[in-house]
Parts: sequence; C-alpha cells; structure tokens
Amino acid sequence: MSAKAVKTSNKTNKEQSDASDGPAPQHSVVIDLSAVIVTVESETPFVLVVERKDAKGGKKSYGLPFGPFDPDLHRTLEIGLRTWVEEQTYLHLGYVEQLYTFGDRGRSDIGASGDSRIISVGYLALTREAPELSAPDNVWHNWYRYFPWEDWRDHKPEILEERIEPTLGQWADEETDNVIKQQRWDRTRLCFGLDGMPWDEEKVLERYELLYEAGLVSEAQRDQGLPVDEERGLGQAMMSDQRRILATGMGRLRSKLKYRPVVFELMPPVFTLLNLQRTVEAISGVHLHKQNFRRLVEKGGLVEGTGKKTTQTAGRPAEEFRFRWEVMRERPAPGFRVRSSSRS
Amino acid sequence: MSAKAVKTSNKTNKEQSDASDGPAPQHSVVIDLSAVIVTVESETPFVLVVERKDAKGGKKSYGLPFGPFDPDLHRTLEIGLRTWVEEQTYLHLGYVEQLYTFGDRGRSDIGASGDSRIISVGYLALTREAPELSAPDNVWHNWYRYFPWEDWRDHKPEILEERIEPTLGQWADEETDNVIKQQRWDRTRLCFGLDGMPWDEEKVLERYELLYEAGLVSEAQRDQGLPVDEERGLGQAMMSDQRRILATGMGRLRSKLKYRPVVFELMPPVFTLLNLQRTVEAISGVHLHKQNFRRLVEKGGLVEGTGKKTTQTAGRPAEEFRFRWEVMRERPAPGFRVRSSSRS
DNA sequence: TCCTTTATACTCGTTTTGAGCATATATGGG
DNA sequence: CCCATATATGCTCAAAACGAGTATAAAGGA
Repeated sequence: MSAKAVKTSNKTNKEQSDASDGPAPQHSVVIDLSAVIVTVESETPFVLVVERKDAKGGKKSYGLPFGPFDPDLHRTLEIGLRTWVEEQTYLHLGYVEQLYTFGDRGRSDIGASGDSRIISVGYLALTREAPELSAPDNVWHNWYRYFPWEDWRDHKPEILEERIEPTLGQWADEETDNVIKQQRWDRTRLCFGLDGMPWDEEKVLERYELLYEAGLVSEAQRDQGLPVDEERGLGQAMMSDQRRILATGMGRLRSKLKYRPVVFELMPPVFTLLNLQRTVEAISGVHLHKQNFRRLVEKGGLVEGTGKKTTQTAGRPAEEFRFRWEVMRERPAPGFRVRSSSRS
Repeated sequence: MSAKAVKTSNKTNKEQSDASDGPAPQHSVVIDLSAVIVTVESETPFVLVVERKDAKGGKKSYGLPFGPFDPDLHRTLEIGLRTWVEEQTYLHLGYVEQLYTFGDRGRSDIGASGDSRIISVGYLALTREAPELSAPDNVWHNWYRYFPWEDWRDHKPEILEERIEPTLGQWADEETDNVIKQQRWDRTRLCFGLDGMPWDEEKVLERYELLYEAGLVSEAQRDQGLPVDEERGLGQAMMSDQRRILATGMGRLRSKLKYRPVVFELMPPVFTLLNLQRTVEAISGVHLHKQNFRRLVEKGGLVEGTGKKTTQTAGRPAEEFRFRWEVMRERPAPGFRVRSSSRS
C-alpha cells in the first residue's frame, strides 16, 4: 500500500488514528471476485459451483467459483472477472452484472483467523453453454438445492409448512422483548408470505438472511463456532458466505427479468413461447398464466415468429420465435412484468 | 496481505501467475468508502460535498466525502461507513444502502500514478438534518449543479436542446463505422428521450456515461490527460470518478422511490401532501399530477391524516399527514409508482 | 365582495391485468 | 378412422389501475 494512497484517503479523515505514512499498515485487504454463473437447461436453473475439500472431515463442500482481483492485470473489476472465469471454466459469459460487495467479518470461514480481511465482490453472469462443457473441478447444481423453499412452480414447497414456518414461529415467540418479538413475526410474515401476504419471489436474500438470523441454516452455527448438524440446516450449505451471494444473484435475476430482456441470454437463438415461459418460470420459481404470458411477450414486441413450426412436441406444433433485438432500441425497459398465477 | 489469504484465493486459480506466497505481492489495493449523502430542503435535493484544493491551480474542486475502510475497526463495510460519516459530518444517517463498487483504472485522479489501486465502494445515505448542521469543510450542493440536464420539473432543461443533443448527434455522426454510428444514435435516443422516446428519469448513470464517452464532461478530458476546458464540460465536474458515483446514487434513489417508502427518511414527522409531492418531484426531477399523486398515496395507505391543518400556506389550509409505519408490515413493496405527467 | 391560491372530491375514458373459455392441430391407441 | 390426450393459439370479459381532467371548498388579501 503506498503512502500516497493512504494520505489521499485521509484528506477527509484528519481525526483518524492511522494517519501515519508507514509503508505497511496493520490492516490489509484482499479483493476476491465471486461469480454466480447461471444457465438454464431442461427447465432447471443451474449454478456453477466448485468442489472443495472440507478442512476437517473429508466431506464434500461446494462454493461459488472465485478468484483474486489483480489490479496490475485488469483495468476494471468486470474485466478481471470475465478473464479468470473464461480462463478457468472455458465458458463464454454473455450478460455480466455486479451484484454487491460483501465484507462481513465472521461470515467467512476462509482467512478468518488470518490477518487479512477478504472483501468479495459478487457478480452475476449468464451463459447459454451446455452444462457438459465446463472444466473438471466445476459442477452445475440445480440452484434449488441450496434454496429448496424457493421453487413454487408445482406447489408450495412442503419444507415451508413442515419445517420453516413452525421453526421461525418458535424463534419469534421465544423472544421475550415484545417489540422484537413483533418485528420477528412481521419479517417472517412478509418474507415467507404468511397470513395471506403474497409470496414475493424476489425476496430471496431477505429470506435467507432471516433463516440465518434464526439459526436455521448451518452457516449460522458454523460462523458462531457451534457444532454443525448437517440434517437440521435448511438447504445445502456453502463455504464462506457464498450462499448469501447466490441468494443475491437469484433475487437480482428474478427482479431483472421484469424490466430487461435478460432471459434471452439463456435461450437458444430460436425457441417456442412455451420454452421461453418455462425458462422464466425456472428462474422466478413461480407458475405463470400461459395465455397472458403470450400476450405480454407478443404485445411487448419482444419476439418475432420465424414462420417455422416445431415437430418434437406432443400436441399441436408451436411456432418458433426469435428475440427481436430492435426492441432494445424502441422501448426504454422491455421485460416480463410477470406476476405469478394460481394454476393454469 | 497475508500468505494465507493469497493461497486461499488461489485455490481456484491454479494457472494464475502470482501464486507465489511472497509476503508482499506487487499489487495492492486500498478500499475507500464514498458516500452520496442526500437531504431535501426547500424543494431542492442537496448532496454533501467536500472542498478540495486542486493539485495544479488553486481552483476550487469538490468531491464526495470518502474515507478508508479499516478492517480492524469495523465488522462490516456499512458500519465503517456510518462510523466515519457520523464522526466527521456530525450528521445522523437514516437509510443507508450500498450502491456499487468502482475500481476502474484511469478514471481516478488520485493515486493514479501510485502503485496502489483504489477501489471505491459507493453508498447512498439519506438524512433529514438541516443543511446548516454539518462540519466546516462540508458543503451542501444542489445536486442539479452536477447534472443540470436532470431537472425537468418546470420544463425540459435548455441545455439539452442547446448543447447536449446537437453535440451528441455530431459525436454519433462523426463515427465512420456505420454499425457503431447506429449504436451511438440509439443510445443517445434512448438515454435522452429523442424522437418521441420517453424521458426515463432513472437513467442518470447511463446518461452520464454516454456524455463521458462522447467527451462532453470534463472528467473525460482529464482522464485522457488532455487539457480541461472548464466552459465546455457539461455540469460541474468532480474529482476522481465521483460524479459517476453521484449519478449512480441519484438513479438508485429515483428508482427506489417507486417501491420502497424511502422518501419519508427525508420528510419531517408531519407534512402536507404537497410537501411530500414536492420532495418526490425534487428527487425524481419530474413534475407529477397532483390529484393522482394524492390518490396513489392515500389509496396505498402510505400516510394517515393527523386531523390538524396547516396555517402557513397561501390558499386553503391543508391537512397534515404522517407516515403510516404499519404499511411496511402490510404490503410487500410500498412506494410511489410515479409516472411523470405533462403539466398540472 | 371578488380575486387569487391551494386543497380536495369526483368523473371519465383508456389501458392493463387476471382469469378463463373455445377452438385448432398435433400424437398415439384402438 | 375415431378418440383421448396434449399442446397451441385466439378471444372474451370484468376488475383494477392510470392519465387527464372538472368541480367545489376554504383560506387570505385587495
């Protein structure tokens, strides 16, 4: 760290204690770039994870791919990310978007005891590549493996009524302070759509954070140094606070779907409207009304028919469509303002 | 930087060149936290800026307040930010939200020649404090001083037709590659609402980036090492790439307004509906239809009347309202889905 | 009193949305 | 060939939301 940089930073920090221009300040920071790389295949949203040997047992543990940011090599953070992802995963990334910068002490099991603080800049990336094409260490996982309560496509996931709702209720009730108790109930109701509140598929992160606070995901025990009971933790855990980054990515993608035509980054060049709908549903985790979806997509000018028909399907052949790139030049915020429907 | 952290980061980077566990890697990184601190007073959105002596001339130069993140002192980035802001500005921050992490080489005039790369994590913070209360170095500036083309409340800003539109058109036309020329025109039309495209008040960052690319803001000349003509640059410049951070903050706040009740962080405990509307208008920079705004706010359950009436105003006294906190517990995303109207 | 100013109630046509019905066209089994 | 089944696609219909007003109320000042 240069003296110049420290000095500059302290221009507005006259009272700050560490204004000494010593060459190596006691605190140091490492920047990691973490990637939520998503693809959709057979109506399933996949996220790329890397297997890592657990420090203690030989248990399999998974985490998001990440790599250090090297300021000497890369002009921007995004370039750094794209470079190492494409080098290591052999994937071509289409859409890339910065998610959030995470730097909580105590929510990381790597470097936690070292003298260096790790700051993770999370990125969301979309790719159309087939799951087979990736490098050996990499695995594609259905993202609902980490968030089983987020898939409402067929029905409300049983885990909610069987485990999440009762345990969260208990957690709220065991609080003695009535104000906090009320807040816990309110958050639970709002996040998980209790008492007639609607299920908001975008609140992936809020739900995960609530479960973390209530100690229902095993990262919570791990971060407190408590013994981890694999069976009790909801969903599969990830190393460090990477499940939080994944939750952020899922929520962001679900939200972005509605006002930007990002789904097409996940679609083949030609597709049927049902293909498209299934992809949107896979990501958003809710079921959509077919006819209204079609109306939205066609009236919004997002696609154009190719004139050709599919043959493979069981029923009447569907027309094949392609994305209308021109829509990006015509409308300010084209997307699917999807709202989940009861049943078809 | 510890060897351990480097090693951990390289688990997924076997091919990476700097896998040596040397104690001090050649590249180092400093994290700065920059704050876009906003308040609204007399129908004007103010942002807190700090005066800094320019390196060359004695010219006054302004930038956002920022300070280093000290990983030893603070558990999270947000805590770090809140701490130094409250220490140095004597302001109480209400709402705080992370914006984006900026780390482009060459868009910073500080530390650019040093051997340390500065990564800025931008934050948006809202406060209700009166502009007078801040510390000596700090100044509140109308944010439209930096973005004069963003204030459409009274009329379309003249700067658009007089300078921005013609110069952007020229910039697009002087491109010889027809594909790129088309893209430049498309972006211009979309960002600035040409040819009947609507003005989207949320695209603050996109517009700034376009002006930067076209060389119409003086940061663009500065970053290329060209002489800076104060008169030609649009809006007032800021040091480093802080006007970009401000643009991000403005856009984010304008967008957030629509689905979260954040305006109330900027309002006194009791206010009239016109007060509220003027505050929303000040931020979003567009004029709203009074009766429809009222309908939205009241039907949405965002406020409740106190029964008392104002006296100060010219015309008929207005009822005073307060924010209904309960709405946060009732609805998933309460806010103002405002759409600008022609004229009242 | 009348004029100006702001507040507030109400209307009205249009668009958007949610939900469903009806019909068309394929497949595979008898 | 006819039928059950599956998917595709066209169309309706009522409710809600939206955009743009008009009309009336209640204050102060000339």
